[in-house]
Amino acid sequence: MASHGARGRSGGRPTLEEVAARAGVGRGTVSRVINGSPRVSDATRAAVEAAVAELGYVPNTAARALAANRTDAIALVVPEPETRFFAEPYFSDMLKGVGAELSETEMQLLLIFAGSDRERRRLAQYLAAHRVDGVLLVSVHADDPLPDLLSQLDIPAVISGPRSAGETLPSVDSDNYGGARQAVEHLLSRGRRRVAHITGRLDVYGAQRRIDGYRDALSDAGHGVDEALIEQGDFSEEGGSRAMAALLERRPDLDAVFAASDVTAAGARQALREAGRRIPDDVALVGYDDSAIARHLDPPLTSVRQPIEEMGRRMIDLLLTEVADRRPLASRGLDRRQVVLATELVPRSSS
Amino acid sequence: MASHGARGRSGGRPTLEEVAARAGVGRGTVSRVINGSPRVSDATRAAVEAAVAELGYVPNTAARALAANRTDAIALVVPEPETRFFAEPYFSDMLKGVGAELSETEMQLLLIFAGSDRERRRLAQYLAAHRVDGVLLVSVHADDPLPDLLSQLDIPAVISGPRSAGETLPSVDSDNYGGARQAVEHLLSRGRRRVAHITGRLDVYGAQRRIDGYRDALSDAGHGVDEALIEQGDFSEEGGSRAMAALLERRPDLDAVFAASDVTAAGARQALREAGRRIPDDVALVGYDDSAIARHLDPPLTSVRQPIEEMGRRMIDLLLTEVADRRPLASRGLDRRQVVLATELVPRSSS
DNA sequence: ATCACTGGTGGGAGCGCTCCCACAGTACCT
DNA sequence: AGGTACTGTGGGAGCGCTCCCACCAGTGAT
Repeated sequence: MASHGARGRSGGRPTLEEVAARAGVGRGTVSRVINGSPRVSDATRAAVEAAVAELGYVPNTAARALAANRTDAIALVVPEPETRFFAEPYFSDMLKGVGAELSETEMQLLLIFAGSDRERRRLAQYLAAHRVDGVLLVSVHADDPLPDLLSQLDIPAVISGPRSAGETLPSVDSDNYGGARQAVEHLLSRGRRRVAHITGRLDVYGAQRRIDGYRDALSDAGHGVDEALIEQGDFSEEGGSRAMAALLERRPDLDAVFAASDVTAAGARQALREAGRRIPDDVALVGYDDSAIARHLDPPLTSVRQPIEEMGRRMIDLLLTEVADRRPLASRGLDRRQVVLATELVPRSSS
Repeated sequence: MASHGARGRSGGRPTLEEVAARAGVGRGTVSRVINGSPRVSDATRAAVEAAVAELGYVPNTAARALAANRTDAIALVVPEPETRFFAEPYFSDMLKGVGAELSETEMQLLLIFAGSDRERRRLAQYLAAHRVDGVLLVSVHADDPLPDLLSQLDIPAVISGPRSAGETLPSVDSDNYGGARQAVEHLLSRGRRRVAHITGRLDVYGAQRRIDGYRDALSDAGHGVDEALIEQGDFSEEGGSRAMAALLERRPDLDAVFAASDVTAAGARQALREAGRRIPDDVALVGYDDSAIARHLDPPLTSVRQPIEEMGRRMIDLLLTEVADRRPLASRGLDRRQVVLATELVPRSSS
């Protein structure tokens, strides 16, 4: 191609100015073509595009960022150690959705881990420098200072899972309430009557909603809610087995358990085994997340699937809208800033 | 702190100019302090640092990138689909080393997947825009056009694993030759005499080196090399079991197998089982990589560990040297541009 | 005393864009 | 004919830095 010869002539990479000269137009016009402005005649556009191709012109991102005060990059912030990121399919699925949606755009995705204090300080510095146009926040705990920092810096952010019913940040979540209902209704439909619940960490809003769903599913089916059948867990395996042991002690006649996560269910399974209960014969078990662990458990675990990839997609949609809204002369975007996606029960042999 | 008030006064974020005014010095001096130049008196430095702290000044990366023609970012390019990235511990270990080493610097790490054609085209565009100062290339095949593209664009790059003995790019590799020797010598020391080898993909240089190590270990121990004990694999599980089947057919009396990867070994194990051979009683098995699969295989697999995290570290070292070398008035860095790290045999019950 | 230097400093020029104002041209009204 | 309202276009100004040259003291050699 001509690109190399032409590029060589001027020394470095071709600039807007050079493209303009070659196309016989002004700098502003080239800029308009590059940025897809409609206010350019077809003939001019064609001439500019030809010049761009001939010179192998690629816009200088730094110059653009400086002049336009934007970076065309967004960050996916994972406030966890990398280990968890690689261990849990949640993150890779999310990343897949995010990447897919983002590849439609010119935006660049940055993956940032902020598990340690040190990494968090680095991140704060990074955000203060406004090196990204927006932030995707996954797996945020109720007391995390990150969201506040972001709004202080006026950086658009979208959160996966609201921190409370009054969440101010845009968020994308799955229907924790509905998912819990599905799980419990499923167990009831299989003839189970004493359905226990091992909760997640109570400072996670989604865990609260799952409890609500559990309660309402029982009430609406005409069963009372036995508080002694609810035991607190923390999403971990140990928490699950500890909670299960407590439940068995209190209500040895329980015949089903809805655990707030698959990992919790794995812990519960362990405790049930040790107590000599068979799954599902004596006790039916349902988890949440439909992660790899659900499929590989023995017996395979019935679980509530969240559409994580889709959640990633929607988060990007929301974030891009937020980002666009802060740009000059943007029309206000959609007002549905809290998205909730449906869950799906995946029945397996544990129930 | 005073930072917010001060920042609010001028409207946006403070600039170099404002810091200079506040400290009662010139713009150049502030720049020197920010960039750690030694040619600043202690008193001035202190004054500037105070002003920076008071105003909460954070340099504008875009302006810096534009003026200095650098980005302070490097990319880790993974020419594989994301799925493999998450599935293989190789990548997460590498990422850990890279991240650790990079956190000592101001450099930003970008993770870029280039598994599909589409992603590759996007990457090419990205590199053409010189959006990174350097590139880390992992898992590159012999015929990959990426290295050439990079040298064409004059972007520093470091490769993990040379493509041939005459590799021109700086590279960091583990001692494939030595690792293979360790494996074979281990098997010989356990009294095995008919040691087979299932190779990796022959277009991967490291696989070639492992074959060399296998041959030399046998020769040096005074055993001949029986070509019929070498069978080509491709690093995959299917390849492993196919190769194993072929070997068993040809040399039913073999008593040990050195496989070019753990995954290959898993395939070989399957074929051995199906042929009714016990591991390690009838046939000893050694893999390569010491990945998670090695620990979880039944029986646990003896394997050759590569110091992957360390490799990540060293790749960053090399790359940063390369990057620094292209900057004005840099002293030429080290000339050891091909690093080879030692491997370690991890004995388990499969041998 | 004059003449190099040398460590320390100020500030102009310029990096390559975007934004926006000015203006030419055409079209359609009064 | 003059106004008004567009569409399309050129180019100045300016984004916030780095680079580098000019300059100013002090210091020691001549």
